[in-house]
This record gives sequence, C-alpha cells and structure tokens, in this order.
Amino acid sequence: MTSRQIRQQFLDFFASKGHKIIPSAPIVAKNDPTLMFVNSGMAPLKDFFLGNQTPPALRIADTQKCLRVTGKHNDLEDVGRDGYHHTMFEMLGNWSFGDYFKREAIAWSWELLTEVYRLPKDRLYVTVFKGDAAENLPFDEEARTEWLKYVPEDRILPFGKKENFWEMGEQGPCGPCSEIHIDLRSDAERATRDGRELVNADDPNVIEIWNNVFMQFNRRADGSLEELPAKSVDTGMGFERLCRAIQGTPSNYDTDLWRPLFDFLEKYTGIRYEGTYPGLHTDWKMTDVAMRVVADHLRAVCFTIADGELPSNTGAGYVIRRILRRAVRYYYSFLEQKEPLMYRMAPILAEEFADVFPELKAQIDFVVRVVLEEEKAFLRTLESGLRRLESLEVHKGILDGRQAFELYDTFGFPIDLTRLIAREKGWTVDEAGFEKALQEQKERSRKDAAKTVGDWTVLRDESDVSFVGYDQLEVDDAYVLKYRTVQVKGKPQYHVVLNRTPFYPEGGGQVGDTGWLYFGDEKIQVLDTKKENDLVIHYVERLPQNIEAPAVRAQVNVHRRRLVENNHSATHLLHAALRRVLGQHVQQKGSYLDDQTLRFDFAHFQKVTDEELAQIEHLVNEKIRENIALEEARSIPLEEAQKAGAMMLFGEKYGERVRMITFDPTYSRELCGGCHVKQTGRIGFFKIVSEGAIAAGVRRVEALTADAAERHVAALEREMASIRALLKAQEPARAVAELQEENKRLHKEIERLLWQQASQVRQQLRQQAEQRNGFAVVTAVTTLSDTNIIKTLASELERELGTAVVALGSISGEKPLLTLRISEALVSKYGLHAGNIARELAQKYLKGGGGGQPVFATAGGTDASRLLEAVEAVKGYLP
RNA sequence: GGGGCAUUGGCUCAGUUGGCUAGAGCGCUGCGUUCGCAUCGCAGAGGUCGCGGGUUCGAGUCCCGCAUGCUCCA
Repeated sequence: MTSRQIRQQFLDFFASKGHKIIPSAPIVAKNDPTLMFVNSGMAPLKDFFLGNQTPPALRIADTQKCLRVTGKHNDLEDVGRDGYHHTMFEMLGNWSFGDYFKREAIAWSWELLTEVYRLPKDRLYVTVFKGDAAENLPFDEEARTEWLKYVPEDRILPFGKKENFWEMGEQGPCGPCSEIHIDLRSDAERATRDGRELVNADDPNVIEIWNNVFMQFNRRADGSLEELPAKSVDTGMGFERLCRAIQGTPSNYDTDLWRPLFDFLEKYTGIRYEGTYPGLHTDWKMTDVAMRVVADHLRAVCFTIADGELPSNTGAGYVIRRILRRAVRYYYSFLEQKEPLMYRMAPILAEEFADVFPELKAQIDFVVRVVLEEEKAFLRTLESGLRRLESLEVHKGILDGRQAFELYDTFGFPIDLTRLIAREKGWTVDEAGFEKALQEQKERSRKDAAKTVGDWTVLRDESDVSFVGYDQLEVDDAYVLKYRTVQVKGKPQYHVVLNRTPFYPEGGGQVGDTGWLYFGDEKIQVLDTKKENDLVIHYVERLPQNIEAPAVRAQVNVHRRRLVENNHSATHLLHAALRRVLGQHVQQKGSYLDDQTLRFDFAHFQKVTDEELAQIEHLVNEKIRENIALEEARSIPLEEAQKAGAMMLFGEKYGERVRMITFDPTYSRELCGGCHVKQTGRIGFFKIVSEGAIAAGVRRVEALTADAAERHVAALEREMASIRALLKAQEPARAVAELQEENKRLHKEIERLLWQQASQVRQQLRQQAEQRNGFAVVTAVTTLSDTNIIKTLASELERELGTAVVALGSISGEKPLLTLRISEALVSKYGLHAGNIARELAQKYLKGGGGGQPVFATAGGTDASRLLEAVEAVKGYLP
C-alpha cells in the first residue's frame, strides 16, 4: 500500500463515518502567541475546544502539516540520527465536538487499523489511564470496557498521568487518553521478550501510532476539575510511522515517502543510502545520517516557505533558517557538497505532494528561489568562518572557548564544524568556556524577554465577544468581561476585554484601532487593539476606577480609522494592479498599513521598472477615480468565494465562512477581514514612494494615499522649486551635473596651484639648508596650510637632500603644526626619534602634544606664538 | 525584543597601542608586446574611510547616537 493510498483511506474511512474532511491549516501558527508552528493536528482547532469559535461540523477529520523542533523527546539536533523523529510531519486526526465519545472512537480506530490497513492484531497493544489518587481521578473503566470488545485483557495496559492524561494548558479542557502501540520487531525478537514490557519504553520498534484523547473535564483556574457537559474526542496519528507499520519497513525513512529524495541524493552525490543508524548498527555511516537530515529538513523548509514564512533572523523565520542551515552543514561536511543542493530537490517534493498540499507546487518557483538564496548565503558564511578560523592563534593546542563562541555567535560558524576542523588540526576545543559563554548569552536574552503576565480578573464569565466595527465606530452599552495587568520591562500594560467592541484588532496587516473608553465620566485612552485567540484586547493607558460600569461607551478614533481604511482599500487596488501589470505570479507575501502609509510585499523576481511602477500607479488612480462602490459579502461559504474567483493567500487559515471584499468584480476580489472605504473615490490619490527587495524573490512597494500622498507631492514640488530658483535653470539635473563637473575641475586646479607653490617653497628651503656633521638641516615656518602638502614637502626635501633633518612649522586655522622628518641613517646612527622630539617641543612651546615614528612625526598645539622657537629648537637635539 | 560583529575605490579585503603622503589583489582606461586573442609589461583614472555628534594639537583608528547588513539568543 502506498503512502498516498494510506492517507486517502484514512480520510475516506472517516468521511464514511460522517466526518467532514477539512484541508490542513498552514504550518505557521498565526494568532496564537504561545506557538510559532502548528505542532499537532489539534493545534489549529484549539478555538473550537475553547469555545471561542464554532466548529464547521461536529465531526471532522484531516491530515495536518506539523513542525516540531523542540520538545521533550525531539531536539532538532537528534533528527536524522534515528528512524522515527522528524521536524516536519503529517498528523492524521479525527475529532468529535460534543458528538461521539469513547465507544465510537475506540471502535473506529480498531476497525481502521485492523480491517482497512490490515495490521496484525497480535502486534497491537492499547493503553488506558489508570487513575490518579492525588488528582481524585478514577481509572478509565469506560475505555477499558470498550477495548475489551476487541482486545484481550492482557494487551490492555494501564498507565499513569504522565503517559495517559492530556491537558491543553494550565486551564481548559483535558481528559484521559488511550494510545495504540504496535510491536514491529522480528518474530525471533518477539519470542525472546514480551512486547508488553516495551510499551512506553523508548524501544524504536515498539511505538505509539495513535493517541485518542477523551476530553471530559475542564481544569479551572484554581486547579480543580469539573465534568464537561459536552464531551469531545481529539485523536492524532503520526502518518510517517503509520506508513512504516503498514509497509513493514525498518524505519520511517524507508517508506515510499522518502524514496524519491534519497534517489536524488544518491544520484547527485554518488553516495549510496544504506539505511544505517548510530546505536543500531556497529558499522553505521555518517552519510546515512546526513541524507536523512537533508531529506527531513527539506520538507520542513519547503512547506513552511510555501505557507508564507520566509527565512529571517528573528522569530519563526529564524527557526526555518536554522533548520535549513543544519541541512547545509550536513551535506557540506559529510556528503562533500560545497554548492547549493536542496533547491534542486524542492520540485521533487512539490510533485510528490501535489495532490495533498498543492500550495507547494503552486509556488515552486518562488520556493526554489528562496531556498537557493538561503543556501548560497550560508555557504558564504561558512567560507568566511573557515578563513577566520584559519587565522586564529591557538595556544597549547586548545582553542579558546570564547573564540569558538565568537565564531559561532558573531559569525554564525557552527560549533560542530569548529570541532571537526579543530580535530583535523590536532587541537581540542575548550568546551566549558564555550558553554559558559552560550549560557551567558541565553541568560541575557531571557532576562530581557521577561514579562510577567498577570491573571485575568474575570468580571463576567461570557465567551461570546462580538466585533461590530465594520458598521459602527461607537457603542455605548458595552461592559468589561475581564482585564489584566502585564509587566513589560518593568512597565505595566493594561488589557481590557469588552463584550462588544467597534475596535478593530491588529490583523491582516492592518493596525489596531485607537480611541477612547468612557466609564461614566472617566475617559480612558485606548492605545492599541490586538487579538489573542480570537479575543479582542484593548490596550489602555490605565485601568478605570469604575471598571464594573454597566454601560461603557467605546469610541474609535474615527479620523485615524478613515485614513487606515483608505490605505487598506488602496492595498487591494494595488495588489490587483500588480497582477495585471507584472503577471499572475505576483502573490502577496505580507502587508502593513496604518494611518500614515502602506507597505505591500509580494513574490516577484526582478526589480519593478520605473515604467511598470508608473503603469501600476496610474491603474490604481484610475480605479480610484472610477469611484467604485465596495461590495462586501460578510459571511459566505468558502467554496462560493472560491468560485467567484476571490484571491486567497497561501499560508492563511480560512474558516468555513469567509468575508469577501470586491471592488469591481472584474478587477479586485479578495478574502479579507479588514476595514475598507465605501467608495474608492474616498482614497483620493495614490502615490508610490519606493520599491525595493526585502528577501530573495520578494519585493516591497511603499505608497501613500489621500492627504499624505498630496503632502508628499507638494513637498517634492517645493523642493524642486527651490532647486530651480537656486540654479536659475530650466533643467536642474543638467545644471547640477555641470556644477559637479566644474567643482571637480576647480578642486584639481587649486590642488595643482598648491603643489606648484609647494614646489617653489621646496626649492627655496633647499637652498637654505645648513650643513652640519655630514647631514643637512632645514628649519622653517612656511605659509602653507594643507597638512598633506606639508607632509609631502618634508619627505621630498629629505629625499632631495640625501641625509637630512627637516623641521617645518605651519599654521592651520589658528593652530600651530610642527612636521619633523629625520633620515633613517641618522635615526639608526644617533638614536634620534622624531616622535619624541616632536612631543617634547609641542609640550614646551605650543601647549600641545605630538608623536609619530622615529623617522616621521607631527605635533600640534593651541598656541602659535612660539612656533618659530619650536622649529629652531629642533637643532638642540641634533649632534 | 536583547547581545555581538561589520560598513574603507566597481568587487574582495589590509590598515598594529590615535601621528609614515589611505594601501593590495581583481576589475576598468590608455599605450606597448601579438596577425588576432589569452598572457605579459608600462602608465593612469577611480575613495566625503556608512551618516551625525563628541574627545584630542591631531580620528579610518577612541566614545555616543542613528542607519544598513551579517550573526547568535529569546
């Protein structure tokens, strides 16, 4: 059975049991501050369990893209070393929201595994929750009873809270779970040891494949548990493991899911993949580990980029960069590949997953480009790190830990490569010193990030929060549901949640609203509005006295909101214009808009030319002048919007019902939750102010609308007018070019004259030279002022006179300058030192200081009155 | 969000504790060598040392701020 069939059968099976099949949510977690990436099938459905949103159906099932880089048994550094850990993986899941419970969940999981997939029953074990006295939780008798219908008693194993009780967080839904484990050992091994002993014992061949969570309790803030009225089921089955179990391969990596990637690697590198593992095979190959790392990380990187998260130096983007770089490190060190490689593999992956996750194939050119650039950048970093490492001074064969850390921390050179090279050179690395520096760095960051989130004070326990800001900018009958204080760097922030609000929370690139809340006579400023798990949070300047006021008036800053709307609608018009002018490959990669400006990032591979920009700007302005009326479909089924041709974004999670914003059905139609003008005419005027690159394959356009655009143009005109006035020219550009030319010519002319003057002075001084003890001495105060010329003059004189001492005084501005040159021969013969002489003279006569080399020195000061004396005094130092 | 590092001709980089006339290689221009090209030789152009303050007699070099890039950590 192929992996495609296995996946499809899962979905078909649950569809036949009345489940609605939903597409995978994007792998990048948005809207959830506690999570960067979706790490389980359940994560995108959290709001349904918390009651913040209604699920599209009571029974749903899907395969979800997941990414795990940290966790108790899954450190990024371990991936590739064994056969069952991955960064990116698929999780199959079926859910019941207050619908079926243990009986059906258990029956169906057994049916699917044994009858559809035909896994041997005698290799399956199940676990149930054995209860916990301290928590006052009973043995999960119900699950055991259900299992007894299919599984003999001795294969139903009880486990405690750690393995078999699941909680979403410190509060909220939780409950016992029941896992299905499979014993994949050979018959011979099975004969020697009972599989029951190996369940939950970290044996690579006796593994959990399916977890069924039965949510039946709610954990309250005080830690107590209450029985939920509507009980739910949440299940998750690791797809890669399931494929391994069904296909009977020695590890996940030997299934057909990975074969095409290994085929490519074998062909490209000429190294055979042998499927060995450290710890399992005595003759294991590092090349095998490296190939698994590359193949695994490729999947993580490609799918995440396709979902809109680009490699960067911060946040989720940084995690992606780290994963990609780990892969590069492995192929660079162990597969002997010194050129970009993974970008060639991305299309293979896209083809493999074209039917399940089409978003990758749809954007493959873009993904390839980004991966290539990122690989190139890191290979450059490696090269320069190597050079730096080569030039380090190493004492007693121990590479200083701080130096190793500096290479890593400042120059991004991986510590394991440092170790590898150190070993080749016969050095050891001071690991303790490295570790200490790393811990210090972590401590610094943690300390900074420290913010204490106070508990919510709940005034009314209602979960129904409504946003009315599309239609109203003011409500006068709201009340506070809850509030809290958050300490950020010692400064308090106050958060307030209302039952109804006209305030738009930051999202979809649009800034949050500001405005005011009136608690009776008390007026509180709203500084910002943000969303957390579908909860609208008002950031206020302070908490009111009367926070329990029954009727709070909430008023959005209307003027600001209107400007934001202008920019948001203009962004839609711009998006459509870009696609018309540049082509359909233009995909939104991000946007930001507030009351001042708008920014729009999109996939495009070349610079947008000035002509194209002009065309785009013109098209948008044309649409503004057409004064198109907004068509808003506030809640229509997703399929209907798709049929209508609405633009959807990759990496965006859409619900069952969506909001569709149209400005002329033949021009712009997007799914969007933001705020818009009623007529495009309101935008007034659209002006692009900049275009540039922000990442590989991503361009950014910044533009202004309405008053801001007008002000911008007016400022440009004023500036132009003043330039024209100054130049008194019709063609300022040409006039400036001519001026620059002229200026350059004059500069050269002045320099030429100065040198001419200097050369006259030189001839004069040469004649004035005194002879003593077989060398020439020149002492003089000149009227030259350019220090460079004087320095040159001194050295030329010295050269012309053969063996000589040249001491020149000059005045630059108000300040005296002494330049002293002594021939090398005199320096070595008499031990003269120009620097020391200059310093002493400057201190004595000039109220200053000086210094330099034995043969050449300069000195200066603040008092020029005794300059001549100083120059003459040089003679006192000479033999 | 918090650290570290970097920013010097078109490109890649040197520039010791502040003081030799800001350099090197590649590239560019011209001339020569050559039937021509590559090569080689000679000559030359090209730099507000990221920006703004400060310390100093003197700052590419030290201090502060800003910008941009790289990098590590959260």
